[in-house]
Amino acid sequence: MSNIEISPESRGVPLSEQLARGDLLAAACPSRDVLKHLTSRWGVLVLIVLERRMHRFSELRRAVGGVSERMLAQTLQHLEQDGMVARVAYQVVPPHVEYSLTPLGREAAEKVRVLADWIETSLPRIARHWEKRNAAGAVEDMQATQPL
Amino acid sequence: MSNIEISPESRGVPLSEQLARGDLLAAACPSRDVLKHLTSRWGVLVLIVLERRMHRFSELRRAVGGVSERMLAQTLQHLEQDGMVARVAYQVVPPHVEYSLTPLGREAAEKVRVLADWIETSLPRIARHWEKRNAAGAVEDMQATQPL
DNA sequence: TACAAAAATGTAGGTACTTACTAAAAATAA
DNA sequence: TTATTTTTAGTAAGTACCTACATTTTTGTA
Repeated sequence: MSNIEISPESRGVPLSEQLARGDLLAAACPSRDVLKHLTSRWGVLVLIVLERRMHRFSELRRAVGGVSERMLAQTLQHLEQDGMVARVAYQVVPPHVEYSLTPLGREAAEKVRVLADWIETSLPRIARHWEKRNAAGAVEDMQATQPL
Repeated sequence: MSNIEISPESRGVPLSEQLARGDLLAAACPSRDVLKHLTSRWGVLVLIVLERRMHRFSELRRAVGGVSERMLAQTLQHLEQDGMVARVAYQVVPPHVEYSLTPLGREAAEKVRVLADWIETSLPRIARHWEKRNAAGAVEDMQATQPL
């Protein structure tokens, strides 16, 4: 928390109002938690799917390939706590719960989707490097030019 | 790998040339690995720091708060294998290794930095939701309007 | 009288991530 | 001679993540 400045005149002001811009390079900054939630294995995919439209829990589970119920529920809780996802549960049996993005979540999802899109379209270029790894071995390192 | 189409006339063509656009929502797509590397706990921060300029190993370690040597080395290896990071080792004692971004890595870093910047500037808005979590409890769920 | 439905929750167990610590190498400074 | 420097590999140990399975609820259906 050493990255957050708290001025003397901020007494009485809610903690949220005091928070300065986060600094991800500082180990103790709370923004690290947000980054963790947004870039988690399933967080990224959930944001992308929810950006398209509202989903029910099991719809979401089908849309995101390979996610377990446990992890999906946990991921959604994190995103909800960060104000990214809105959860609306209808008190009926069987349960009916709808998940959608908040305005905040929509901003985040856009950034995440840009990255995801880039990965998907760049995959061929990236995959080209995977083969090199095996072919390497000989001239791996450069010769020393000057001993620093 | 069911998301990758291989046409009959692609025999003999290197695997990298055959790779179609990735699909992150498919559980078996190799793009999932790239996403994992780029959005890993330290991968994001390394990309952001390297986007500014080339760094030596220990410079990088100091710049990225909280990373251990082990994890930094591992993260750099992953990014190097994906063609994001260029590693130049001078054969001197003590060792001197320089890490920088490839053109591919620079593209990825830009996307990642946009997300990171958004998180840092949005932290106050996000933090506002963290307090709600405790204050909740009463009217958590909506009343059923229609039983589906 | 079972059984299925939807969304979680709880637990046990395994896997993967992380850290801390040790080791290496050769030249230079003390 | 000993300590220091820089980067990385290796190991053991701890922690966190993740999956699989069982459980819950109540209405409607076979």
